[in-house]
Amino acid sequence: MQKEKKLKPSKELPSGFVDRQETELLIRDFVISNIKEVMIKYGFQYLETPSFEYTDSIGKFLPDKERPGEGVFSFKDENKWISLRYDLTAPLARYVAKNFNEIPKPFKRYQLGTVWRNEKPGPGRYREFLQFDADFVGTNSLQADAELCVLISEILERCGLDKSDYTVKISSRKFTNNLFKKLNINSDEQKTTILRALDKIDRLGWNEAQKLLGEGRKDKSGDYTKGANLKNDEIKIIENALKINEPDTEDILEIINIFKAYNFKNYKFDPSVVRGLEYYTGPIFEVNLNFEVKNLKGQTIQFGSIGGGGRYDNLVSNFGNLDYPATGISIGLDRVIFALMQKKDFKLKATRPIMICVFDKNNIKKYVEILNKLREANISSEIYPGEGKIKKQMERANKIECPGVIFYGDDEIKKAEVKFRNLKTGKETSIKVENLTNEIKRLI
RNA sequence: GCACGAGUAGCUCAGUUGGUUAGAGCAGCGGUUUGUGGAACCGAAGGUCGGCAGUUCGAAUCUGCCCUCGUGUACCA
Repeated sequence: MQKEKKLKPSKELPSGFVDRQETELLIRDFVISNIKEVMIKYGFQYLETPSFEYTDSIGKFLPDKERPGEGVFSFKDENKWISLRYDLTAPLARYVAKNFNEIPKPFKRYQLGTVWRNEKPGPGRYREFLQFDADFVGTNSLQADAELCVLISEILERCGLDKSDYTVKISSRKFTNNLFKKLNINSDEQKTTILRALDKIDRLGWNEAQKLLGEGRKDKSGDYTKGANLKNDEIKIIENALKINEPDTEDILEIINIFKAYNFKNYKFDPSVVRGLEYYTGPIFEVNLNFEVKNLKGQTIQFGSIGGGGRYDNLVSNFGNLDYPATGISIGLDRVIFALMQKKDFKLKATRPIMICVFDKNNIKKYVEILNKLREANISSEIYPGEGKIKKQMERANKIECPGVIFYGDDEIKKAEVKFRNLKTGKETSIKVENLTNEIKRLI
């Protein structure tokens, strides 16, 4: 008889997906609670939309392909393609269009949620991650744009970052549009290539980035990227345009003016900020960290921005509601958390239970009596989930860092008292059952 | 997608120019201690050496292809 091959299920995770452990989750909870407090303070409504949307509602993906929309997770549901959302902005536009008559105008909402992207994972970049979005819908006022920058700063600082740790960069589509006019560039393809090159100045430096404006660039791995084929004098014009310290577009000037009213200073005008080419129409923002971020192996990695946004005046009108302007900002919470864990020594400790040792499983009733007293007093507690040697039980309690254990064996039961051992100090105290909770609270 | 690097026990890694039954530390399990953790000691267990094919008398080691992970780069709503 043939030996059957054991087909063990894989214990590996799909590429780009990760388990998240308690230390990270505690920081996440902390960040989220800060976000909620700030958003309430700034007067935003809380919204949640589903993970799935009809594919054509959240993107321009064509359903005639085998699998629509490279980059998103999609499947066919009763002959209609649906996709896991890849951001929170597209669902917002859909929500606004759908509930157009009911929502207050302008509409301010914030949303926290997981988003999915079917693309190659990178450092600090997964295929499933948590995003936070705050948007103003239905207003042209640049006060909204300005306030988004102010609010994001307040959130980051509440989470423990200093002003020197991050910068909010601002720019405007209008700046690059003016530049294109000046250079007499009309080809969309060329515009896109130029914008992408500008976007890389930060990371590559001007010398490398300008190769992308010209013929092209070979990176250190040997990969070649075609450039925008601008002439040297045209590149020079761009170089000079980028050098200006003072913004020359009205929208940015106005935003900066509003910043002054808010006494907000931690911004920088940076015309090389580009962001999403598809839909931003006016001012754009990007939040960057000013410190190095390392991966688990201790290597410094290209971390990129932790968030950004801008004005997208066409998104809602795509659904047929005409002329509905919007502006928003989003941050990648996992990235913020990853960076925060390196920057700050968080003292967020998980709560661990007091553990009642099991001497004899026939005494379960006795143990539960003690357990109930503790739990009624809202003291985290448990009965050792199993049976076996006390040594084993102690080892586990030690490993999960219980504050203490309770011994309630035959001797103690007879005397109507428990023996409490503080696991940090090793000190043991006998406590009358009737004084149990007060004494325990005192001893931990 | 392209490039470079890496895959050996649950984890971190060693493994000489190809040579018998592939090692260590930690973790886990059992014991020294049948009611007391963190330490020590003893013992047993744990591996298709990422996969497939090839070269060879012989492959963890050499070659090819594939997979996965990491980093860079491209794309990024």
